[in-house]
Amino acid sequence: MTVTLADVAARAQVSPATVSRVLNGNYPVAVATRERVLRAVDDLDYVLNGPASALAAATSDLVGILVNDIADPFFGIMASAVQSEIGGPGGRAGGERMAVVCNTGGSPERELTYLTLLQRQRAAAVVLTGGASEDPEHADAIARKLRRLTEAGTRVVLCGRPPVPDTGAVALTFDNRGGGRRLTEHLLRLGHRRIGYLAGPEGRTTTRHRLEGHREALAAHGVEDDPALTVHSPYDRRSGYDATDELLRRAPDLTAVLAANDTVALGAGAALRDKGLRIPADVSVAGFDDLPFSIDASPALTTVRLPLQEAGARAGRIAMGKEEPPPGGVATVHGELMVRGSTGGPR
Amino acid sequence: MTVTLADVAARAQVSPATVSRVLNGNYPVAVATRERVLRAVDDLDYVLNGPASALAAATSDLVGILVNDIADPFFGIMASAVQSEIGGPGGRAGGERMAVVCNTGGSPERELTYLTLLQRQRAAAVVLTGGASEDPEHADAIARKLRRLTEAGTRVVLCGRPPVPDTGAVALTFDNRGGGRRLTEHLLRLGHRRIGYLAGPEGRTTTRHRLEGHREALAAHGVEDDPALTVHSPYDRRSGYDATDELLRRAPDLTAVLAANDTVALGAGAALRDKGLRIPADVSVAGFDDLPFSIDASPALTTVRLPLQEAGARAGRIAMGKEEPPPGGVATVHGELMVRGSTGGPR
DNA sequence: AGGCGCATAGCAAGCGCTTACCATCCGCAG
DNA sequence: CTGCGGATGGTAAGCGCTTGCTATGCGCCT
Repeated sequence: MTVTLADVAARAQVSPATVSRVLNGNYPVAVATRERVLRAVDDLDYVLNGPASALAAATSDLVGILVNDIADPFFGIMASAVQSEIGGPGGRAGGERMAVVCNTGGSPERELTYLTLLQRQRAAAVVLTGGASEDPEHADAIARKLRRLTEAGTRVVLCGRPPVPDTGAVALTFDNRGGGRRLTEHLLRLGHRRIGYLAGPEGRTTTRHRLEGHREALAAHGVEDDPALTVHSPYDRRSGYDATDELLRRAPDLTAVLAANDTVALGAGAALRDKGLRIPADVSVAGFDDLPFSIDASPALTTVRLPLQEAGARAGRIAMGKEEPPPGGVATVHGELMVRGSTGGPR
Repeated sequence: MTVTLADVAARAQVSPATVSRVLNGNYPVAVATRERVLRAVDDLDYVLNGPASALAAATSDLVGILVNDIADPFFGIMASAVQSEIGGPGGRAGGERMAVVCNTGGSPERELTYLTLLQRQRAAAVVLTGGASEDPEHADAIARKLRRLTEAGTRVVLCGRPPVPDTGAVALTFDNRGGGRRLTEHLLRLGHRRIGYLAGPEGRTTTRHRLEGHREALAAHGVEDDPALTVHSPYDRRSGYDATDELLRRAPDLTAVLAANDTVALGAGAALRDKGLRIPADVSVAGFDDLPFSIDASPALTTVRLPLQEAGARAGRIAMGKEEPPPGGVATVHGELMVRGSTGGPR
């Protein structure tokens, strides 16, 4: 039924060992023999049996990339960058490394399950992107799992997520707090005092850090932090729209809306416009991440640019062992404030 | 070093066979025994060896999803939908199905390599999303590969891509031609006669079909199809921007710009604005796909909405054998014209 | 001419798991 | 009290490939 190494060997009149060797190219094989084997492979349409090979060799060339939401360009951009460094098919000729992205949907259970699956496959490396859940139980489970992975020789890199101590995982953390602070400072400097904040889902590191940055800035400027001005909602456009309605209901006097992410900011902008409010004349709006579409919003979105591409690429290189991990296994990636048309002085 | 089935068996005082059976749960095992085994698994932190298991069982639960550009929400949305139907971790309790997305970058070679990799892993199913290359040689190679996959029992589903006859692959095709036609008709009805067309990269089915629809509409209305009005460029914002500059240089008298995709349309909009042209007062702009951000553009983008989510979900269900393939193995998915603020009558 | 060493190729022992088939053990019918 | 069938558990034969070690053949040195 299916063609095996032995079949190829028979047709090429050599031993299975020889076929294996020409296929892996890590052992001298005479040119004539090699060609005979290659021809046989071709004639028979032979395809290596991955599991058998991985079992015998006790290694695999799988690299897993975990993302919270694959439909969100924030993750797509990082995943793409990681993957471009993995090489993947097309990288080096023989480098049959396979980078696979796994969509956790932000669920810690799924994250854990995917890690186990990757562990089962004896993955060569795993890159976890984006913020993490803060549920202590899950955080613990994840930490344990990461430790086991690194112990088994799997390289683990966190990209855009806080370090997890004592796991051997390398972390490229985003300076979410600093970005949040700078964004709020920008609005404060423009004269805003009543700033609505769309904070993202609760219980996630990204949400908390950006919010903390926001509050730091408020405190530093002696502005009261009215709890009514903060609304939590998922990281998508629709939720941003709804949350903005809520915000407007609670505090009709706000002069600015800060969103924890560009997608949410877009939803906020739509909600404001639908209420007849002009941006930034009536209300300023700002986001976070600087996704590609943000510059095309109306008006262009003020936001914090995160070098997703660069960070992802670096994570990929570290995962491949092509680059030294940062000293201490932790590096912080900073964002840059991009002031554009969506923010201005309060009315 | 690593814990194996045998270790667990020893600790639970049963045979390896029994352990395997409780793990796979497809054979009666006394409750007491099962619990003893599970405890041992837990105590030892045992993780099944995927390759070994796949080899012995001669099956795998891998499902591959091929996308052209993972950073593009067009693909992200489909991939996410496919994956939600696969179940993935978290689907059913025991359903350790792993959906992996593979980023081909639009390169036929990579596409082929990923298919081979998936074939190596004896994937349970493969979903190919988005348009395909039209290079006859590659098309042939892909067709051959798909045939071999289906012959080996791998379910193959094409989502948003034309059918490939005689391969056993099920196709959910997008009506790109019809969408292109309706979009152009919309502009023609508004009175436009000089319509620039940003066509996407050459040699791809999506590009060609949308362009053909555009030309059909022009022909049907007796409007001359000036070659200078069509520019090819990659499917990204930057390219859309540049191509629009080129278009404006070639035909300063155009009154509308039609883009083969929303992302490109956004770039076009930016280019027009930077030239001081107002949308739609001076130039109308339209896109294709209706990605989530399109409604937030300035002004909101007229476009053709493709039910990416629904199509992806259906593809996933078919791939899982949860839904009957359409009769003949081919179904056409239609788009819906969404008229919004970015199009209006010519100046 | 004899021997040595290198370049190749083959042998065979697993890698860790699944599963067909067989062995037990027990309860209960006869 | 014997025998039989169902419920469990064990035995062992692979699954297809990799790789350490061994065997072979040949050119060339002394």
